[in-house]
Amino acid sequence: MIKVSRMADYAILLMCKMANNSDSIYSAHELSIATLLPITTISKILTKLTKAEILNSVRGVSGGYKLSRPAKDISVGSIIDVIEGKVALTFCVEENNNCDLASMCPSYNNWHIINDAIRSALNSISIADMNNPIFYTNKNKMNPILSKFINMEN
Amino acid sequence: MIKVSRMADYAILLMCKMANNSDSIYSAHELSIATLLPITTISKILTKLTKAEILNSVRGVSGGYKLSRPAKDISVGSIIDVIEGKVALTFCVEENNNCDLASMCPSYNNWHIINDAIRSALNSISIADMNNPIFYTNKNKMNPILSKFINMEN
DNA sequence: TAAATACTTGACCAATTTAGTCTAGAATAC
DNA sequence: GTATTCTAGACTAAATTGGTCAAGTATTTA
Repeated sequence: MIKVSRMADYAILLMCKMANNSDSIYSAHELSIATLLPITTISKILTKLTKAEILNSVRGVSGGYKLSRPAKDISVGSIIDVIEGKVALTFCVEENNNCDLASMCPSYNNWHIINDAIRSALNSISIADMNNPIFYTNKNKMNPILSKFINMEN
Repeated sequence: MIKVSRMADYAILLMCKMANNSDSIYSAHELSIATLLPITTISKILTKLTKAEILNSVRGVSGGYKLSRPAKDISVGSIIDVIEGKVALTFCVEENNNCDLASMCPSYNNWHIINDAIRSALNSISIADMNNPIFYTNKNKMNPILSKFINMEN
């Protein structure tokens, strides 16, 4: 099954939560209460996002985390990249892989195309979009890349 | 990591192999030699594809499998669907799921959009395409849905 | 400066998933 | 009727994943 890991799903949920008020600082404890996720799990996720400079952290009393930049400039794809590595649908498109068959495999380049398309879709959606149901209901405001896909469908 | 299972990857490889000569019949044994995959693993995959009517099977001496329709009419997406179920990036887009939070989740519809885009990308590519490196090197012959993505990237 | 708060790090474990094996059975050709 | 080939399901070993636990570091406040 093609899916994002539960950790990445949590990460996006937490980021959406924090995007609600991007000026305030959220402690792991606070987010744990809001989302019902274990605080240790949350900590791991937020530490990773901090290292990737998507979040800023503040230690000590009344510390916590906050977005390092506006929610509209943080893509769903970038969060997934941080939590579970770059999207790689097949072994042959993983970074630093050395598939012996690449040179004679007729599908090699095609897998790269498909993979890039999916990465592109995920990178085209921001946390601000994810927080906003209008993204869906109002086609005029829909992400232009995705709307092409949707139109092709019908 | 977002990826297809090894089984689905094998399935597509096997289908590509069989698409090379879509009139001839391929036994599991024969395909095992060609791909170096264990015959039992291959059998499981091909049995599933047969049940889904993507392949036809013939029992007995000189039996085997063959494509049930032209390779250009069999999409990569349909093979993945058969082997690992419909693409569902998150729990909330799985079929028959009942996420309690759906009605108040701001991301619910957005996950559906993203998911549909990925399904659409996978459905737009046929086994015939995958067998054909020109798909990549000649932009004029590139799948129209995917080429839009690629152009947006640059 | 002591105590409370909160982030950081890494070792560890239990549950699940996955890939693959093994065994037995059913259909077909010769 | 025997060899070949597909069908089916139970079983197992390995890998992955999610989550726990424990010890440490940084900061604020009284």
